[in-house]
Amino acid sequence: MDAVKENTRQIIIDSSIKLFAQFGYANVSVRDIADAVGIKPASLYYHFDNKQTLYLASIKESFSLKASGLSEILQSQEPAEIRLKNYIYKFTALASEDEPFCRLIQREMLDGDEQRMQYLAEKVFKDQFDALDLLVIEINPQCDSHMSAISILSLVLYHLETTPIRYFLKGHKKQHNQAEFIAQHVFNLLMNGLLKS
Amino acid sequence: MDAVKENTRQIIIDSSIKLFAQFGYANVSVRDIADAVGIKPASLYYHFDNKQTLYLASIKESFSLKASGLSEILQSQEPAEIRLKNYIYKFTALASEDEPFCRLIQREMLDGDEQRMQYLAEKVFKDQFDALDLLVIEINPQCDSHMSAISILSLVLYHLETTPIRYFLKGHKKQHNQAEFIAQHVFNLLMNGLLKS
DNA sequence: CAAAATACCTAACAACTGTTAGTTAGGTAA
DNA sequence: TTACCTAACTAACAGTTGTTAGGTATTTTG
Repeated sequence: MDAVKENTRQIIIDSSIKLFAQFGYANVSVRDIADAVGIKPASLYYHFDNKQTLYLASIKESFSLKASGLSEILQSQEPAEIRLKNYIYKFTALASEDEPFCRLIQREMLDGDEQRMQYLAEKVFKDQFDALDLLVIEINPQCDSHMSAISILSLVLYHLETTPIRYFLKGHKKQHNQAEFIAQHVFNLLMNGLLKS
Repeated sequence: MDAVKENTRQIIIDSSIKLFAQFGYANVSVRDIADAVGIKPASLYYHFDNKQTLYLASIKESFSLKASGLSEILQSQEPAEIRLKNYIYKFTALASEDEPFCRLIQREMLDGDEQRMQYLAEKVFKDQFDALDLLVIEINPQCDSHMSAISILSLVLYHLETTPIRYFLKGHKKQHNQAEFIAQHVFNLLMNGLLKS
């Protein structure tokens, strides 16, 4: 039955996403994935040509699921600053909910070759980045929108990525790990800089 | 002679830093390192107990070299905002010059266990982070200094880390990869937010 | 019902992994 | 000369890796 085929294939991909995100490509063996799925290693090769192909299918799957609700926010009829605020809150929430996705992106940044970077940029980030770029221009036509857009993303993502180490750094509080708190801080910083709070 | 011993050991560590930073722990074999050094794999075990130990020695070495000139800047007699500006420019320059260092930190963020996070936080980042925290408080006593300090670091590091992908994103220019340009953007954002430029 | 396709299996392969045992050449101290 | 230390070596180990060939139930199709 097709449902069964699709089902197993999907379970393999879902398991792979989690494993690759957690441990990285080289640290996950074909046997690990097979164990997680509950089949034998050789059976994976019925569904995928090889490990590399399975990995690429996994990141494509993981990345294609994103970028859903965010475009609406960026293109709504609200004033620019409200749209930015909504975007930051929503993006922070989405990113904090999907740790495997964030980790996969980090890993791709480190280990992805030029071709994969291009894929990521054009197929995953393009629409969102372009819309964010336009929004930044709307807020301040004078600024370097490319740099500003990167800055916005960096603020959100880095606070999330540094969660495990911030715990050991001065002044850490529990609330610093909450998505809403991070979003609030980032939006305030973008609006006022460091000087007001 | 001691000089010879220290020399080989140092060459091993230097080679390891580059390889581990570039490819990651699991993707670098003991034979790769030996080849890079110009000795046989077994000879590595005269200088280090095992691969893990060599890796730890490499990151300690790489991390201990930093944090030199930065403390002076943070503790100088200049006004707070000037100190922040100087710090951002210097930090951006240092980070952009030492790519292996940046990559090792990224990898540790992803794969380091709690113990290594603690080591990183307390032995590598502590002094700098605390000083930066104090500087932020000086600039604005009202703000959440922990979050703000992370934000400052995130802005600098993320612009550097995203270099390979920003190339494919809208509005990219060559100058966006230059340390001084990044520092200027970050400092301006921190002072004025997005609104002024 | 027979044939074919599906989705799994067992068993094994060659290559590579970290690591160890044992050896050797050269320098140093008694 | 003898004994020891240093810093490298050769050769091999046991385990893991990605992958393949060939077999086997179950389901679908002609």
